[in-house]
Amino acid sequence: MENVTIRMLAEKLQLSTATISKALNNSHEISEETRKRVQELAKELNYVPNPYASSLRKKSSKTIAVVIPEVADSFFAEAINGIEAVAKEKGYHVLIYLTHENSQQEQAILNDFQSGRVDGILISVTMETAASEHGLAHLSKELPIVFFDRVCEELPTARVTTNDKEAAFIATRHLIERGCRNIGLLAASQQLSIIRQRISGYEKALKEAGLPLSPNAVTYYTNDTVGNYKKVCETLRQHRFDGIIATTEKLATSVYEACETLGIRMPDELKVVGFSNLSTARFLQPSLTTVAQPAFEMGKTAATLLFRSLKNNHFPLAHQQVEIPSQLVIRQSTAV
Amino acid sequence: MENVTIRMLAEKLQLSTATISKALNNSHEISEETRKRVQELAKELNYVPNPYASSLRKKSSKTIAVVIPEVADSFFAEAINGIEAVAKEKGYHVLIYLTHENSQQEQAILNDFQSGRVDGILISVTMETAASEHGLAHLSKELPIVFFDRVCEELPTARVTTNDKEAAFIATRHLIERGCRNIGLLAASQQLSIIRQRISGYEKALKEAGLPLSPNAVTYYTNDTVGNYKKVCETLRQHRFDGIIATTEKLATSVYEACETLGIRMPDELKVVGFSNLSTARFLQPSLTTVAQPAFEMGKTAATLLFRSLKNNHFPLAHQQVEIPSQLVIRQSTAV
DNA sequence: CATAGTTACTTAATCGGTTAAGTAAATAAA
DNA sequence: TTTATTTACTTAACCGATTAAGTAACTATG
Repeated sequence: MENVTIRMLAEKLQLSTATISKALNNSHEISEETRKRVQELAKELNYVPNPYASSLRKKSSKTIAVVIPEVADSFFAEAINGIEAVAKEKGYHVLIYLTHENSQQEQAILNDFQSGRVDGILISVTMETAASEHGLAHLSKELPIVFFDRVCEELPTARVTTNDKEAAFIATRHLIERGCRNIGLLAASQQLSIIRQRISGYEKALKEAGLPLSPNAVTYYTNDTVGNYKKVCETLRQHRFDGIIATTEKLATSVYEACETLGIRMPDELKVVGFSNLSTARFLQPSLTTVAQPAFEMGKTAATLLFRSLKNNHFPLAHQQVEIPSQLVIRQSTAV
Repeated sequence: MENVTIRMLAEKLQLSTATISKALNNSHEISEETRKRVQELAKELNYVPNPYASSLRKKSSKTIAVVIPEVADSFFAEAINGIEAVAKEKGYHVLIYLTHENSQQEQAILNDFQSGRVDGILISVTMETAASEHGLAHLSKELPIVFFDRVCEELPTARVTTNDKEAAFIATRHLIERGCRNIGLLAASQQLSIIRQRISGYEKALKEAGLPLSPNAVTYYTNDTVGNYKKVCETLRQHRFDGIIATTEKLATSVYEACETLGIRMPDELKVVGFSNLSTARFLQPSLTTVAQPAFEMGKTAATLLFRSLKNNHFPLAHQQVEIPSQLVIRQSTAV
């Protein structure tokens, strides 16, 4: 069975393809009667317009790209959820690209977008991404781009983040209030601005409490899960921290694993706060005090900004810097 | 700056667009020298072919669709991971569609694929989906479709599942071995064949052990998280089970929540096995005995089958019924 | 009544590639 | 030497929609 095309409808109704197209798009040039006839036949034959034909002609694809490091992370999964909700509402399609924290892969993906494959981009960059080396700057002149969570601060375009600095500040202060005096921070990457923000909030809290900032209290991690785990073990063994801020979900999990291995008792010997959206945080042993990021909301907001810019070319994307607050959810991992 | 097109390359090199196209596609009709010149200029100008133009002409989009109920579920997130790995390798693009367990939304999404938007479909159907009412049967004649996990057994096309019946059998037997005599099963939906399989494995284990199959030991749930939680509470209160099989990740989590609320002690009063890919299962309180499904592998396998069929039209998709075994990971939630 | 405007269409160009068919020149075969 | 074949291109049609420009019939305006 051939696909139903506009031409087939035109032949059946003895009209031109132009008329069919206009009738389907509710053009005022077409009489009420003809429009009805066309739309009824279209429905009857289950006509679905060829998206590639219309994208080619209209130079718009009704498709956006979501570029993220991974999916198997509650934050990104929830963010996709939020993005998809808005996209569906606006009749847009969502292409997903995973960078696996590799900035070269990211680069290759972004390069493909030169082609006009997508109308806009939502991106959370890799841990390796340095804005300078990046084609992002160039691409952002051609296409609307909205950063969410892992942003490039250098680029003048929309950003949706959470209050990373303040959240880390509050989390650190919470640990201090719970008696911690030697607090370590597990940082995902030096490159990421959100991590730098979190570190800065952490440092501010230490300073305010008059606590020293010991030289190796902040440790950095990569994309290598096994390596990270080993490094967490090493860090915990060497430093004898009484408090830990884990800046990613995976690092928080690694702390549980490391404590099990090293026989460190949470929360008695070590209190932990994790930046995490794990739905199971409250059922962990001990339940995990989290900085719960508004992942769904962030995805939704980022998508909304993007669509606003797609609808209105003059929408000042570059001036959109939305910050949605996280919430510290206190549980047993920081109990006294 | 205008997008670089094949025509621009043609003008710069004083060649026809046909030559450019062939040179870029390494056609043997083009001399080595010309091909090099073309490819070098293309690289220099960062030419990226317009995917919509070539899709329109070639009637193939190098794009596949992944249709799933949700992303914020470890199983689906990992499955996407596996799918994406294969798609990236093959140079395909991945469109993600969420049905939110709503078969009408699913239907609408599938209907769109009549247009040739995608070359193939990977789908895990909603809890509501009944194969009969479904356009899937019709669509599967036009496009290669591979089911993964939540399959429609009625349709003659490829299916990738795990050994649901056997896994449930083993899980149930495990509970019996651990002393359970009154085991309940929390089922996601009557419609889903994988759930029917799991129920059947569960019943088989009961039968083999000579245990009665009490009438309301199997309870059914919907998409309503809050409603489900209430129903789990109700079920646990009424039946005084000593063992539970939770057939989805969310239901497993609900059991933890319900136990907390009702003051039921796991594993002493209630032993629990969950079908789940939660990375945190081992850190839960108590750690959760799981039927760990090979989510990544299933995604990868499903995608591989799809691409095989895309490459070779004669590949007998309908005869591909792959089963990848799950593993029972025994933890504290079923300890004696 | 002549002209302008509106209505409801059609014709044809276009988007940017791909590809069947055509061609001129060079090379090989008869 | 003539014909056939190969090489390396070009021309033009095509994919299926959208849309600028054109047109015939009818209506309104001065």
